[in-house]
Amino acid sequence: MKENGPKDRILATASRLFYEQGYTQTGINQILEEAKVAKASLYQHYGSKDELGVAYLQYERERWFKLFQAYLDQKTTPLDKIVACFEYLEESQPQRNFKGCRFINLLTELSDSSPKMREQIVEHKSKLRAYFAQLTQHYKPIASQSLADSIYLLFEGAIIESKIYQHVWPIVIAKNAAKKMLE
Amino acid sequence: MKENGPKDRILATASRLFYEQGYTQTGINQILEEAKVAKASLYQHYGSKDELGVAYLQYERERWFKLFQAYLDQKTTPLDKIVACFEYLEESQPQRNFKGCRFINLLTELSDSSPKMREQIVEHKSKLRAYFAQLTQHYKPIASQSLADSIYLLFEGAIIESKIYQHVWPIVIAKNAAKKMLE
DNA sequence: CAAAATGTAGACAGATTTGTCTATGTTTGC
DNA sequence: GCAAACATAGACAAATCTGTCTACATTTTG
Repeated sequence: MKENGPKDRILATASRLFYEQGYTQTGINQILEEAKVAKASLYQHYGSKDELGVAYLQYERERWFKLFQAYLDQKTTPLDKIVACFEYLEESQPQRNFKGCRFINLLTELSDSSPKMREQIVEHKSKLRAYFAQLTQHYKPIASQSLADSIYLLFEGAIIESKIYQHVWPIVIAKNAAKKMLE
Repeated sequence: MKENGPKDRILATASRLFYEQGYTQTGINQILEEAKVAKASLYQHYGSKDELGVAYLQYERERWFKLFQAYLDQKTTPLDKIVACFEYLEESQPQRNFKGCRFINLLTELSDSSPKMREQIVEHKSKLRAYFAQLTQHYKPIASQSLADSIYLLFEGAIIESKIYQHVWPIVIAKNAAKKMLE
């Protein structure tokens, strides 16, 4: 993200704070201070905190898949790509202090409010699930949907549990379990 | 929980609301109104909202394992017991409107604050992990720790994903994946 | 019975929060 | 070069929130 105008500075700052501190724990005023932007500018570009949340999710969805695919593109074989999904977590989660998945974090924080944000999150995860199906299909064309979903579940479980234990072991376990499933 | 004195009514009401609405989204005053208890009573028995949160977690930890083990006790063979873990989710999650795991929900809400509550949650999950190790060991004495952990990860992933999709399919997928791992 | 403990009801302080509004300054495009 | 659009700074409203405190009622206990 190029930090040009106030609009981008707001999104970049909100994105960082929403992940580090949580959405509800982050106040509008803190975003304004750290982004060095006036309050009117925020409500000019994004109408409310909720809409800023939606913009945040849209931005991060795109960013997430870009980074993820870029990492996978380093690998050539389909099997290596699937394994690399977990290696991506092994690298990224410690860097992020095991804060887990921003999308799941937000979903949990919201409980029932904000259907727009919920929609973004469910769409994102649906897309990830489909991506695992595609990767698995590419490795083994006759593979079942349930095999891909099992790996997807291990992937998601690994993120959550590495957050709980503040450690990579769940990711390593999940990686090896996925490998075995694909044998 | 017997709903006798104010102390118990507070905990019972808080427990329900913390799960349904979330911890931060539930105000002290709402608990007092619904429990029909005066504010002074709450601060008499529990010193603060944070300590009420800790009491809530302690109470629910015990309750969770009791219900879980009672369900598993219906099964006789070790394999049936492991499969029943997932069947328990198939029954409980739809009943709870797919609100997911209260412990993980709270962990995510808290972000970094309240180390006491975090401790309760991590202890609870560690105990669950150990329980899966025990079940797996009982089924196959030479089984590795990583097999048990893999099933644990599927279990945890299933809870989260059934919350995202508001559906049981992740639980069914996880159950079948676990079965296959144990073959 | 009387005293101590416990519970009720709710006002209040103090700190937050989101969102609006006024007033002023700075770019930018025609 | 001037007007329109954009940005700043921050006061303010209105609605939270947790926690304290006063005043009174009820229950328990010696």
